[in-house]
Amino acid sequence: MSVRNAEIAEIFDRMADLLEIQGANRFRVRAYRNASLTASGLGRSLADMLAASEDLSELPDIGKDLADKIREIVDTGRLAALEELEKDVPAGLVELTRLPGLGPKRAKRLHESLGIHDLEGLARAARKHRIRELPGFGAKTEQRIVEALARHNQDEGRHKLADVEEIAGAYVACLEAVAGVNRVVVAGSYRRRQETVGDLDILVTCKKGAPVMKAFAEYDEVDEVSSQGKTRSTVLLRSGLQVDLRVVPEVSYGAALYYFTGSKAHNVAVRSIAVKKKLKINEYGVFKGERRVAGKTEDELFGVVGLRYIEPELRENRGEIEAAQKNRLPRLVSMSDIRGDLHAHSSATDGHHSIREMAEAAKNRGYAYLAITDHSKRVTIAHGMDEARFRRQIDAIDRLNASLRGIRILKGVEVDILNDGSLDIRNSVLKRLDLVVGAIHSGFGLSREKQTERIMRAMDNPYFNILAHPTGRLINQRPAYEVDMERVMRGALERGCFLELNAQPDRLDLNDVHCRTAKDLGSMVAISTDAHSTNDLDYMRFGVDQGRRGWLEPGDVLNTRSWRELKTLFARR
DNA sequence: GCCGTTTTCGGCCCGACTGTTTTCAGTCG
Repeated sequence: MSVRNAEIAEIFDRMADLLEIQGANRFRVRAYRNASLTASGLGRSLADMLAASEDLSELPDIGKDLADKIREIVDTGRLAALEELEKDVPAGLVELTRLPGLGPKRAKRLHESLGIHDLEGLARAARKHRIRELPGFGAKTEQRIVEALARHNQDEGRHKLADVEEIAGAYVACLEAVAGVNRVVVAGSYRRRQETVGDLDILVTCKKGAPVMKAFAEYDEVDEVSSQGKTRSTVLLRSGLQVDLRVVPEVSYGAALYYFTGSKAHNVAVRSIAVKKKLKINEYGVFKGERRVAGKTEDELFGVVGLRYIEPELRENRGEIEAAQKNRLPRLVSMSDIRGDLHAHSSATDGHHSIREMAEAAKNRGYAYLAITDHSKRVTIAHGMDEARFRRQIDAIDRLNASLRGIRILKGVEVDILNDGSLDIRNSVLKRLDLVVGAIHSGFGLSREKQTERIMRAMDNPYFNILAHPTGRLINQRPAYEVDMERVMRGALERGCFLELNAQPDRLDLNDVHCRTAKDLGSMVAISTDAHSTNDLDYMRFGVDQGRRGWLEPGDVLNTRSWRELKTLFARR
């Protein structure tokens, strides 16, 4: 049973949490956090790297000590240092620091002065008004803790990007209508197009901040104003989403946009490059002593620290800064590169529109082809089709293609991968299709080994082309099933198969790190919408965004190719 | 705990807001 990177990342994060409460050197705490990010953002399995005798201390932010600790975790599944720390610091204190307004220092003081070691104890102490008596605390702090505790239970966590888009659009429109406002732009993880957004960061440029602040706090959807200052305010919306507003003068636009786009790890790394050049970067600009040397645009800012412009989707401190220094940044795929969609459904199974309607919609989006990949019989709930129905659909699409201009319908299937790895439709029918998309819709609970084998067996079928939504996860709803993704990718590469990046906003499966791994291995990815209606075809941009986060270039994406090229790629030898 | 085109030791990003304070610590992003 090999330890996954995510588990190692979690252990390091936990080390950081506990060390912070203990009052350890903050740079030591940061070292653990950075190492956690390295582990979770790494495309390859640390356990595999160790098995191959690779030197982990060559990885960024991993030195000798942490390399040894990774080895310990991989060998034993535990970390003695963490267990020692857990003896000193009650686990519940970490929960306390998750409450807004409570950090490590206050959690520690609550523990030492009042013996509080979890949320329940905190609630009891607050009810008895014992918190306000502590030095550094007061009645207001106590009240905020009570409110935070009440809210904590209904905390929804991170919000899906597509959901946040609707909220953001309306809020931005409201702020744009305020007199004197120049620009309103959403920064943060939203601009980096992360699959989920924790809170929304809105940046405004204007001369006078007060009217914007007022409009921001009085917006219809605001449930509570958490803080309000001259240049910065925070509110909580009824939807549970926190929104931060920052107002800066126009001359600081680029620096502020850069700063509030993050990520934090990226910003910190670039700032330290600036420090070495005797420059200071803050949200108002880049400064040499008192003199502003850049800041009106992001381009300017990157220029003075000696970097090429880095696209927001790449700003995660996962090698983009080194690439920018060496002028080796990828030319990221964009919507204009996309020439078709390789996974869509029609009303023949669980789609809402006819094949012709879907084809017309694809043509309207400028595509050259659209694959109709309806479900196979196993998926009864979606009216999956048997061999006879597929034969009839193949003939129907041939006739449609003869009458349509400017769009080609590809004959496909989303065939179920059965538990033993066989496919739900006979080869005699698969061979007549333009492409075969295979997917897992059941048997999510198999062991990692069995699930991986199952997919490998499926890909052994000579007609298999693309593995749809390869991990089966649904964001905020269902975790990925256990599978050795690196092995699946290598297996696909050896067999001439491909993996899908499913663009549905609640799937986005492959994730960004998987895409990066696929690219590094030399495996092309299909960005597909899995559309069940004509409107769903517009999900493509979410897939493209995710692919960009995974460093994908047009050459890495299957559906930037013409059908003629794809035909060659799909004909496995 | 990491890291090195100043360095193997001594650095490690920067500012706004709040509440409890009489000048600042804690928290957050």
